[in-house]
Amino acid sequence: MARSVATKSEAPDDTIATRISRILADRIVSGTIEPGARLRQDHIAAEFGTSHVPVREAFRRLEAQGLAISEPRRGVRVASFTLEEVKEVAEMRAALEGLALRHAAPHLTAAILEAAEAATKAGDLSRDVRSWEEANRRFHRLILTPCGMPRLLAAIDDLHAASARFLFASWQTQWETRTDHDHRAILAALRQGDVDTACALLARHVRWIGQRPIDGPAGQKRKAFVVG
Amino acid sequence: MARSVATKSEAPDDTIATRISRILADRIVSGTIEPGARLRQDHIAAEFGTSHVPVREAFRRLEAQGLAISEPRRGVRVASFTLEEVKEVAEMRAALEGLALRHAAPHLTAAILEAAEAATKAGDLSRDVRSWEEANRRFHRLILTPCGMPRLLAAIDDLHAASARFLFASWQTQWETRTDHDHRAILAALRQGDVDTACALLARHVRWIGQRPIDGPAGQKRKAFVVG
DNA sequence: CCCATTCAAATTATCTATAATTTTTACAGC
DNA sequence: GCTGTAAAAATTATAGATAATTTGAATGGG
Repeated sequence: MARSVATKSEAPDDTIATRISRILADRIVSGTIEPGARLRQDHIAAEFGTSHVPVREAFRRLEAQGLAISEPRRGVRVASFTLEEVKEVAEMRAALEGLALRHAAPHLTAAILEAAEAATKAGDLSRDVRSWEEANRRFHRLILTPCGMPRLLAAIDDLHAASARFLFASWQTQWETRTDHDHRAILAALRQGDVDTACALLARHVRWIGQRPIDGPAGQKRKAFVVG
Repeated sequence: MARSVATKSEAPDDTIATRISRILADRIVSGTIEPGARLRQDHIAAEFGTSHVPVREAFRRLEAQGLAISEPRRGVRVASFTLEEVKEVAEMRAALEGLALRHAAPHLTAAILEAAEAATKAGDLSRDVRSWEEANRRFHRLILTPCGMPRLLAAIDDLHAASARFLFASWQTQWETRTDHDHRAILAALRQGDVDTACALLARHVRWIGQRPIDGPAGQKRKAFVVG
């Protein structure tokens, strides 16, 4: 009743700690802060014009997300990732997104599939990695959210963030087309009500991450990752 | 080199915040603190003889584990769980433990399976819920740890904690025998190298949680949960 | 008698300050 | 010239203090 009619713009859970956590997460995912870099509470606190107490709380969040690693009295560092870990995240995503899709399928509407199709198109049109990643994430979120399992969706979101790190770290244009193709195949299966095929496609699509260090045309085996 | 030979007892990551987090998690899981109960930072700080700063950091951890819920300026409460959430956790466990077992299977040794068998036996012999839960967890951990996927194992651990809440909340002796039977079947499959069957058994075993509100003999449909 | 409003107590979120630990730097010895 | 030790600087972790919000209670009106 006494709640103000128009909530100020978009600050749902407003606390300095969460705000810092989100911004730092974005920087880590986008690669603005390098893996292994130290996160010094005082410096970050100074940058945000706060004390280090909320910064430390933000660190705990990042730690739980797997984006930072805290050693007891030695400080917090940006989590570094090996190919092993990329694969691990991919496997987890495959398992959980498959589960989510299976539960979401009965609740998928034509409108949702349409929106997912639109997200795929947006991915095609995007020229920079960032907007492509956004569109890709939108696609996955659209078809999975209807499962109505908040904990599962939160876990998937964290894994997406981990995946996005690799995406930003090494971008290859070909992924775009590959992902695009996979997305359309998934949508086609869903439209036909073939949930099993859709789940299998989604799982393979996601698992594709990091599975193939790209063998360039001239044997240039660049360390490259793929993110669906 | 300069590392002391015998690390003082067992304090690997020693910080007040993590210690408080662990203790609070234990209380929440065991049901010592009721779902929905408010966690007041000052009171907890006083109890542990600390300031509330580390307490707040512990809260962030609990939040990430899904054991507590924090509303911005209104405090932290113990997360309450509905049957829906029980099922959700069960499904997630089924998916992730299946994945873990698939990757662990190639590295399973006779010794490990022996130890798992022993854990099952220990479960049989335990008279109180607490020690039974401990044995059960040991079983799962033994056969899954060899997968060597730390992030996956951490996720599973958190889900185990969530499951354990329901276990402690409503204990039925019959679960014991059911779980016991499932565990042995899984071990038998693993011994025969039949990974697919083992994974399927494990998934069904885990998914069993919360799936059947027990129809008591006299139609006494007690709200009851099952935890494997 | 019930409901809304106002004031007080409690509680949260943050800041400033202090103690303890670690990393860095400088220096002496080999 | 390199290695190991010791003091200095930086940084982390916690405590104590303050401002702001929320919860609860008491009071007055319908």
